[in-house]
Amino acid sequence: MDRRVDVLKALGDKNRLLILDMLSCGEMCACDIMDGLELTQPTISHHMKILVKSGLVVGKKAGKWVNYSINKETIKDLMEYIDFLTNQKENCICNRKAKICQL
Amino acid sequence: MDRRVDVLKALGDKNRLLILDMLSCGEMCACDIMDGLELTQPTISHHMKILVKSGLVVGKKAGKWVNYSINKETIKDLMEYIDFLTNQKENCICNRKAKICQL
DNA sequence: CCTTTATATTTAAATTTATCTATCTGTATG
DNA sequence: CATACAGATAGATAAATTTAAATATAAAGG
Repeated sequence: MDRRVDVLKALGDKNRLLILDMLSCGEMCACDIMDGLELTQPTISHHMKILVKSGLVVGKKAGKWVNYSINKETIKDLMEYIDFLTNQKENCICNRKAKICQL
Repeated sequence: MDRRVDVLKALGDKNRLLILDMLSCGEMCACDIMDGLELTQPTISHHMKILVKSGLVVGKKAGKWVNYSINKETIKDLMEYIDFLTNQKENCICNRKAKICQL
């Protein structure tokens, strides 16, 4: 479950959503992203780290550059999780004696 | 767009995900939620406020109680937004001269 | 090699967030 | 009315987050 919290935390920031929006066009280096947003380079670097760590973005190093792209797998997994979480299910936490998370 | 940031911020907390998990069973009062989580009443109240404000949860007052339930509309909207955001689109931010968000 | 360019790390400040204790409001009931 | 219970609010504090300035690393290119 903590993995999903990290993904959702990563998505809970306007600038990171803008970065994902840019990356939806395709692979892009950090410098391209910097041109599109009014943030300093270290700030971009910080946000990229969070996005990569969450699994939402993949960074491939190519010489001097790092090419970032969206990891669709993580998006798909997140969607399924939200769907699962918010719909009725067999082993719902409220139906269990021990209210310990098993998600 | 800010509305969606609020929703995603609301989802970026383990305890709030647990609350949503509980609410997936159906309508529930804050006291029920308190029984399932190891948090004090004011903390639950705080989380419910964030969930309601984001639109993820609806609170209906019924006498002494408030019955909370998941707002599926918001979930659906969020899913569509994430899908839109992370897939290629016509008016992508990186294709525009003015890199100003229109989401 | 020395310089430039792309990116990362470190440090520090400002802001926000999660949580608690204490207190308050509102509703029902004896 | 007095009491009990559900929930909200206020205030405090500790922890996390966002951001930037300064600095470091690392890869090309001359």
